[in-house]
Amino acid sequence: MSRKKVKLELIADETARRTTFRKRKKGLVKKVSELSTLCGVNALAIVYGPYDPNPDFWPSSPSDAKGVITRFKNMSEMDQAKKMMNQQEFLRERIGKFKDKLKWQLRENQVLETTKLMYECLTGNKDLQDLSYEALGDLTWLIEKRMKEIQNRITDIGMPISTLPPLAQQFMPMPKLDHEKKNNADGDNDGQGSGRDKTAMEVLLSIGNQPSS
Amino acid sequence: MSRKKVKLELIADETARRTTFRKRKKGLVKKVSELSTLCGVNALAIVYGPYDPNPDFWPSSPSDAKGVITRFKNMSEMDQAKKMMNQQEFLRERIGKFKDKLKWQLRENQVLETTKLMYECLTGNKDLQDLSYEALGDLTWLIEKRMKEIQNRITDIGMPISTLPPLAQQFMPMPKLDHEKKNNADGDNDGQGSGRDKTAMEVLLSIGNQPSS
DNA sequence: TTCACTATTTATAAGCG
DNA sequence: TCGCTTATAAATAGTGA
Repeated sequence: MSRKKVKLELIADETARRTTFRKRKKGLVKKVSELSTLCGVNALAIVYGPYDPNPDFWPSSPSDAKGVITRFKNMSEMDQAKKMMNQQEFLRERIGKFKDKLKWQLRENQVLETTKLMYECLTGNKDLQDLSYEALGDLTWLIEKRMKEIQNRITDIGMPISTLPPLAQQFMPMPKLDHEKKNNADGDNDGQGSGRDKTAMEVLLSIGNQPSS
Repeated sequence: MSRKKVKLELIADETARRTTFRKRKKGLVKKVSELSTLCGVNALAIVYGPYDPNPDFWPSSPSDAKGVITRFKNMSEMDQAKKMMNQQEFLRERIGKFKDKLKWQLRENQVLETTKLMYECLTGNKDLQDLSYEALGDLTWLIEKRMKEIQNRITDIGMPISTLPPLAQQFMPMPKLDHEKKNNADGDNDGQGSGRDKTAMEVLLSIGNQPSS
């Protein structure tokens, strides 16, 4: 994008690729922060990778984080709005098709996942050095608990959130879901997985905006 | 950023804010796609919000998605590498502080969350129209299952992944975790949550790059 | 609201140290 | 590998249809 127009394809030269990655990563984070500020949206950006040993974060300042966290804690109040939209979608679905419903549910799910991500990253990243030792301990515990939950989901056992300590529960205001259940079918198999390169998720950006006025 | 330099603050005018959001959202998704292509990174971008009824996605084409998915399916092979790094981190932690450990665990957790997000969004969004009716049914079932899992995590009951149908399990290659457990303290309470504006996560970007050559 | 159209501001590919 | 600098490509604020 400067002396040359750059073709949209994998950059062959390893070094150049790394450099580009570093530069663009930075640019992306900046964009996220701007979008968040300008449009008053909840935003979170985490960018880490094997390329760059040190992750880039946003918000990168406690003051930036404050607004995001504050808004975030009020998320539960948003449930009604979500429900309403949910029902609207359900009506539309009557006219439409499966597709619409799936999309909506995915979106709902993504909202939840993002909720978790945000809380995890914000609590874990930013104010870490500002927390008291007790809080830090709780955080550690919380995080490990969450890890175990995931592990358990894998190995078969559920981990009740109610077992979390007070602070942890406060940090985990997981919005409730409530849409109707529907049916389904059974197992088809597409088997599309050979082995080429080992891959890791290295960059993660998460942005959320608020309904605004 | 054109006729005027734009101050980095919340855009007062609601309409202008929406417009800016829409434009910048688009730009952000484009940046993500470019980063993915140029640097050969796994990338996922989901941008949705109350502003814009319809989410923006990337990859937006099955061909784009293919590479990402393929790479993604090999993630389990990455576990060893992750473990190694994990241990490295653990060594550093001996010298360092709690902080480092928490960061690492958060990162691990983020990788997992991203895994799920990716699979959910990719499967749910792109090839939706290309799936057979059976597969579509499975997808529906899978998604609802996942929703229930989350619900259950909230209400106290765990949802075993092993109960998922074949296709679902294949789509859920949740990498295993394994880091040491640690201790900690109990409940402090910071109580910082009043109610101002109702907020929702509306945009979500997720990018992952591969170790590369 | 949503495009389309610039005038400008930004982001960056290449070079250089 | 980084950090800068510079020329050029891209993104986008303001505006009008």
